Amino acid sequence: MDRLPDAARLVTFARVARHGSLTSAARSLGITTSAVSQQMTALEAECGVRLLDREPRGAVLTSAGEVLLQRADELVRHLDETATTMAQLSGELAGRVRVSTIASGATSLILPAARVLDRTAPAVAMTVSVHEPQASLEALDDGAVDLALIDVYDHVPLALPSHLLVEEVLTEPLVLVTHRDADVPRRPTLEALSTHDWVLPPATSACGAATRHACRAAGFEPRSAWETEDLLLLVAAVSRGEGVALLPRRAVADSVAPVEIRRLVSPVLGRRLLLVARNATAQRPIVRACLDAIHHVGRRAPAPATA
Amino acid sequence: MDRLPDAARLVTFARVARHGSLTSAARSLGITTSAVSQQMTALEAECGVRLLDREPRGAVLTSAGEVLLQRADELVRHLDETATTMAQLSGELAGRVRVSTIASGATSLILPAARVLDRTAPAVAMTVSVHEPQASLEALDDGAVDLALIDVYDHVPLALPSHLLVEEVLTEPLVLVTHRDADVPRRPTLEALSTHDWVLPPATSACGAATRHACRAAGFEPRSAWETEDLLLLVAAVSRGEGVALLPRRAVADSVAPVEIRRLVSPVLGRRLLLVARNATAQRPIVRACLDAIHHVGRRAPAPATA
DNA sequence: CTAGGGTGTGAAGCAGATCTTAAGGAGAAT
DNA sequence: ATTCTCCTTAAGATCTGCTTCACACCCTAG
Repeated sequence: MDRLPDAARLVTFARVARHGSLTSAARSLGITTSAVSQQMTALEAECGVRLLDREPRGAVLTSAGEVLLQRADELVRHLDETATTMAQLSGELAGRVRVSTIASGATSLILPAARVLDRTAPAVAMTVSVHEPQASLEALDDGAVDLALIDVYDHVPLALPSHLLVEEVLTEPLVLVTHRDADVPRRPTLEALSTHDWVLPPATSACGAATRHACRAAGFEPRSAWETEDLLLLVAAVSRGEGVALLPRRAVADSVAPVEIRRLVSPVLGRRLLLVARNATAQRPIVRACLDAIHHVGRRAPAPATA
Repeated sequence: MDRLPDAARLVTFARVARHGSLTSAARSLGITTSAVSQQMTALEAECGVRLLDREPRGAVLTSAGEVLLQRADELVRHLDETATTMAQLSGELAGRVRVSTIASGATSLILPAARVLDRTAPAVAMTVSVHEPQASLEALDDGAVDLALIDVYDHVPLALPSHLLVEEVLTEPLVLVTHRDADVPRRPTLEALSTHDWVLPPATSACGAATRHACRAAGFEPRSAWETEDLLLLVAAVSRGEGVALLPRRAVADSVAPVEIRRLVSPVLGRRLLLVARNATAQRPIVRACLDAIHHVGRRAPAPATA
């Protein structure tokens, strides 16, 4: 071992390990599988040991690979932090911040925050993409994104690894959304709705899971009349009297279809909107500026009125 | 900052910082000054700040440079350790270990150790270069060498930075070397030699410094008849009766010229032979094998007889 | 069983990054 | 002034590492 090992190869290796296949890692790096394969071959030659077992479903680490992965992960973290240090050196507030957000956060928080940013840091621009929380977190880990706005529903757990910095923007209640003339008490409990038809987000979505969990806790399985992940369609269905729904307050705000919105007396349910960044990058000046702008909007956002 | 920073440039930057000039760093890296200059320009562009002030005597860090240096040094250390991890993965005992040694250690320790190594790890080869301790330590820091055998004389301090691993091989006395028929007591003290002529290594050498220090402590300044760093010449001069000398036991062993060797009754002086390696590399299997071989020789080396 | 999806490898050629060469400037030492 | 050291810059050479393309393998589905 005459020279220092090639850092780029180690970074790629860490990516391969996390993605579980050369192909997937290559996609996330924006290069060809072949390039990744060649890098791994070179790395294995450098080590004198096989690091990956090529299996039909992908590549899994050998025990030697596990050992090296530890160091490779540290290296990635260190380089990421170094990039932050470098960004702090000039302190200049200019550049692009890539943020991934849930749809309902985009309208109520990100868009207004972009306007705030135009005032406070005009040279900072946001590149926004809309994803589900899980996908946002992966994009964060891939370095494809600097910031993620996600939501977490009560009783629907979501793993947040410790290398991520999490800041709560706001908490909002889940409200009952019904047809205008629906036969629903003024101050409803969930139990009172056990016989109604429901319009549900899919069980795989956090909101759908939260609704089902709450209903079961209240002693019934919600009778599904409609199931869709399209929020507009969902509210439209409720508006036509197809059933009732349990949704975060802010998510309904944008809808055009006329519906009735009521606060549940019991149980009290909510979701939290969280800003997430890698620890290593959160202190970059332009990232910090974005975080602050979003928090600013979150703090002064008037909770929409509820009947 | 879209991608991770370029590790190679950071490594070069650390080297420049330590050497104090692009030219010197370039030499130690085996590339042109121009290449280093271009790398530093690119790194500064990446940071958006000047990292080095170019001054006529070399390059000195700006305050931003100081900040980045910290991270760059960590990076170098990490990569060095990673190289060790990689070497341990295969565990194979094969390759070249570059060792830098003082001349007197080469014959009495390194050469025999090479023979031991032929038995215990035949695929491991040593590349030996002979340097003064200070130069050896710098070669170690530059990664030009994996192992250094140096000596440290009593009362002649030598700075050993904490990132270096130090292992003592042996301690040996400084002995009085005289002409065969010299008028010297059988069991001499240093004070008794204040009126003799001396054959001295240069004051800049550790041995010369040690001799002078000891004489002054005994209350006299040694009268210098000959001054040379050439050990063979030095012993020859003593052999011809030009004066007496104080030398490490092992250093005289090789000489052909006939001399008398006496142990000083007082003061008791000695030097220690130390093996030094970077912490990050000491655990590489082949480096460890060399260390062990040298220790092995050191332990069973019969101290040469003294009259 | 073949087709089609996924995986990963490897040779060939190309492109861009990085190095060398060469020329030049600026300050310090002689 | 001359010469030395240190650094920069432009231009061209070199080389590493990427893409392309062809192929091999395994699994699953028809």
